[in-house]
Amino acid sequence: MFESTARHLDPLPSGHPCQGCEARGQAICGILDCENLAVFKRLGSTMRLCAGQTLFREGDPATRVFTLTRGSLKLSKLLPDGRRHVVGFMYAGDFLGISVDDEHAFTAELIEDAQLCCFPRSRFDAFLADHPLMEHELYRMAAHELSAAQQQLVLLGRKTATERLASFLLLLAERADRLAGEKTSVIDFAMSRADIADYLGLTKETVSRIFSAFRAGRLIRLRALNKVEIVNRPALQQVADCQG
Amino acid sequence: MFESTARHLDPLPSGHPCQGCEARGQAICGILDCENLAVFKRLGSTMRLCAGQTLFREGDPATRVFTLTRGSLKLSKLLPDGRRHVVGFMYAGDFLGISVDDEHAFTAELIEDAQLCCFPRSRFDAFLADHPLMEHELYRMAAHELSAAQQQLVLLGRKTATERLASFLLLLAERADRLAGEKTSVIDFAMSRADIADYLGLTKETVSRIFSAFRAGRLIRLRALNKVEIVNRPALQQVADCQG
DNA sequence: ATCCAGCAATGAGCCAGATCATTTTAGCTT
DNA sequence: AAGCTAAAATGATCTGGCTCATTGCTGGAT
Repeated sequence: MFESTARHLDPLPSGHPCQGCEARGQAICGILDCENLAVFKRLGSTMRLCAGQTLFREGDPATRVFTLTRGSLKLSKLLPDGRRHVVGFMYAGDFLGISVDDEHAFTAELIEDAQLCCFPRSRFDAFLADHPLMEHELYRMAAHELSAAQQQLVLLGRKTATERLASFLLLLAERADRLAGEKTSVIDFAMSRADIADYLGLTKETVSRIFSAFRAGRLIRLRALNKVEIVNRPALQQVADCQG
Repeated sequence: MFESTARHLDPLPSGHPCQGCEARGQAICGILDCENLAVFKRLGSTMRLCAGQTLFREGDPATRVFTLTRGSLKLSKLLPDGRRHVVGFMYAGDFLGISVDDEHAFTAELIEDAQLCCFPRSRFDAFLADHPLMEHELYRMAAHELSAAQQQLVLLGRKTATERLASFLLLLAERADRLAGEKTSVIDFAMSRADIADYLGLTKETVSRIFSAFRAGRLIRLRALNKVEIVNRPALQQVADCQG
């Protein structure tokens, strides 16, 4: 039922710069053996940021790439008249820097306190050139994101508001499943209703109303504002898949 | 003003299997020298298909990858209740097979008579493993497509019908520019109003109405049903960029 | 030239989701 | 525990784009 995310991780000797990193299993650097990993890690530095801070803005020169090792952030694009669209969320283990452009195509803002590994782009690219395995992994990741983006195109192009929110909740649930290694029913998230709306092409009012409708229909329960228990997952799945 | 698409192309000796291919300048195989190109080309075969034919369907095992060398096709996804979304169009030089999945995520249907180079996936992957330069090129392409998809997310999530169609026409115009090597004003396309609608998250009626509105506003002229002359490009650009 | 079939254009009415306004709640701080 | 603030929920109304129906084209076959 679940894709195995467990892959072979070279055990790290004590004193290794990546010791204690919980994101390695998910991140691109996870494919490196401990020696190469140490070399890689030393190309860059670690940084911590707080919820609400901006990592970079749309249009900024893209001089660095990042691996998020803790926390989460949102990627958004702004239209000249103020309309905003969230193109994605990132979580621990995600890589930020799949691009051939020298300007950032979106703004990255923290939605939780976070920790990142940060690499000068030039050094990162040079490392890639010497490590085809890593470039391959990056390609896999890009292909995966492209496929996810295409599903999101269908969601935005053809699904109703209700279907969109159901799809979104299930996406979060699947992520939680993957992390837990088993079916879960409680999902915790850091983004606001407005962020969700901007991700789903809706307004925050509509998102609120549909949360309420799902609650009324006993599909979910709100444990807290940002903590949803999925009560009837099959039904939610039916809605998301446009079969309800 | 224009990105140079001209890149160094190793000249081909007569008798080379890729002699006469007009797509090489755009395609991933364009980075190969003539010797490697010949090896590569012999991994696969050439096929011709007619407008309307289906290359593969969503869910089919993805056993082959393709380079489109002539013509154009559309990629679409179908919801269980019949709603359809076109996730993209492909033209000569485009590569079809950026994926790590073993099933096709969408249906590919020809919208013009076309010619393709077609490679068994296993052989293609093996070739990639031996040619990091080609894998790098594929990564670049994936990154580029991802960025295009993200722009499309904004279009579908936040733009009005009018802005969507303006953006679409300009996308076609930019493509025509790139091919011609200069600013052009007449664009030819093979897709129907319904295909455009399914690409932009609209109905064909709305697409028709907006074509008419653009005509009435002297932004475009219809040379034929599928041949548009862009009369006032700056104005169209303003609409597309949400400044009008 | 004329017929025909399928696409495109247009028209009338409707509705899902937006907008604008208000109330409620959760999570703080003191 | 009371008070405060920002977020969320709810309500009332409006509207852009959809739906359904009709008419108009156009390009290929006879």
